[in-house]
Amino acid sequence: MEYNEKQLAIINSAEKLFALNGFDGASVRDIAHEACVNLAMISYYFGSKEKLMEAVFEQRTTKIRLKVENLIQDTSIGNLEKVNILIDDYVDKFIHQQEFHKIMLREQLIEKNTPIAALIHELKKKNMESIKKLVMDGQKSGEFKKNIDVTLMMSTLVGTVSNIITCQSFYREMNNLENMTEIEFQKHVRKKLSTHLKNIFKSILTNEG
Amino acid sequence: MEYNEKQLAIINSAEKLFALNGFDGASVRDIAHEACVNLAMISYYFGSKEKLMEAVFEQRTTKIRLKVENLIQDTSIGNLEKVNILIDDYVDKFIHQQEFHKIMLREQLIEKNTPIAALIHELKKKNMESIKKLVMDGQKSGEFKKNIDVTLMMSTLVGTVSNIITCQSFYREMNNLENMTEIEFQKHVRKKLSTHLKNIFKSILTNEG
DNA sequence: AATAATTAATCAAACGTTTGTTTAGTTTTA
DNA sequence: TAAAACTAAACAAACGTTTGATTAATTATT
Repeated sequence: MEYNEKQLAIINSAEKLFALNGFDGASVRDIAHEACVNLAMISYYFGSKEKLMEAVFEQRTTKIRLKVENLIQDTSIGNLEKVNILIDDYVDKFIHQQEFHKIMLREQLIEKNTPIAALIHELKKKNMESIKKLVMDGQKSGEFKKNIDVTLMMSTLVGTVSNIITCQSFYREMNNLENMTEIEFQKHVRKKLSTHLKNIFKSILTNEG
Repeated sequence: MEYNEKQLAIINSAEKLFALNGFDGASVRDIAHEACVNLAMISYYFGSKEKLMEAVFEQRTTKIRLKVENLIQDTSIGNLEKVNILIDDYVDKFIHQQEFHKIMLREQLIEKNTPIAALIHELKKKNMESIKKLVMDGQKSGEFKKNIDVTLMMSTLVGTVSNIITCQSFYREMNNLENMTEIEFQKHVRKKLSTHLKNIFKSILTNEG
C-alpha cells in the first residue's frame, strides 16, 4: 500500500498513541490532533479506527520479518554464529521499533481472533519455523546438542528483550543510568542484551565447558 | 481491607475483564453483569472504576510478594538452591494468577505515574533488592561468579515466563499440545519452565563445567 | 489556452452510542 | 426505625462515525 504524507502522519501518530494508551485508550480525536489533521480524515482515509490499526500493522510488519531465510542459506557462517546474528537482529528491531512492539505485546494479551491477531500469529509462526530449521541444521552438524525446546528458547529471547524495553526506566533506575541520554542508553542496552542473550543461547544450544 | 461476598465478586470479575480487554476496554457495565450485581454497586462500594482497579491490585499484591525475605535467612539451604526455589515460586505465582499478571503487563506499558504504576514499581523494587542481596551472598560464599547483572537476569526470568503465559495457545500449537486439558498443560509448562530457567540461571550464576 | 465538469481533499458540525457516575427512591437488615 | 444495601432511571461527557458544504486539484471539452 502507498500512503501520502498525511496518511503517514496519521499512521505514525496512531502508532505512538496506541503504544502509549492502548487501542481503546487512544481516541481518534487525539490521534487526529497529534497528526495535525482534521478528525474526519481518519475515516476518510482509513474507513475506521480498527482499519487504521490494521494499516499501522501492515505498514510495520513488512519490515519486521527477521532475515532468517537468507541467513540459513549462507554456508560460510557457522550455525552458532547465525544464531548470534539473529539475536542482534532481533534486539535491534525491538529497540528501534519500540512503539510498534508495545502495540504487539498489548495485542497479544487479547485472546480474540481479530485480523491483527492473525497477522501476529502468522509472523511468529514463520519466524519459529525458520529458527527450528536453523537449530536442526546445527544439530545435524554436531554444533548443537539434542533435545532443544526451540519454543522455550525463543520465549527467553523475546521475553527478555520485551521486558527490558517495557521496563526501561526501571532498568535505568536499578543500574543508576538515569543521566544517560536516550541514545547512549539504547547503545548500552543493546550491548548488554546482546552479550547476555548470546551467553544464554550458547549454554542452551552447545555443550561448551 | 475486608470485602464482602459481593465486593469480591466485583473484584474477581474486574480482574478477569481488565485482563482480557484492558482497563478502557472493559466497561463497568460488563463488569457488573459478569459479577451479577447492579451497575451502581461498583460506584457504591469502590467509588470509581479507577478505584476498583486499585482494589484489584491491593487484593492481589498482598499475596504476590516473593518469599525472598524469609528464604534469605535460612542458613540450611545453599544459595543456588535458594535461587531454584525462587524460580519455582515465581513460575507458580505467574501460572496461578495469570489474569492479574496480564493486567500488570498491560499496566507497565503505560508510562504514566498512576497510583497503580507506583504500586508495581514498589513491588518490583523490593523484590529486586532482595534478589540482589541473595546474589551477593552467593558471591561472598564463592558459589556464584562475579560481575552478574541481576536486572538483566531477572528480566530473563520475568520475560520468559510472561511470554510463555501470554502466548500459551501459540506454545500449545508449536508443540502439538492442543489436546491437553488446561490442568495437564499447566503442569507441563510449569515443569518445562522450571528446568529451562534453572539451567539458564545456573549458567549465568556459576562456573559450572 | 480557456473554460467547464469532475474528482479529491478538507472542514466544522452534528449524529447516535456508549461511557462512568449520580440521583432519588425502594427494599432489606439489624 | 434508622442505617445499609440495592435498584432503575437519568446524567453529562466522550466516543467513533457521518454529513453536507467548501475548497483545491485534475481531467475533459471547446
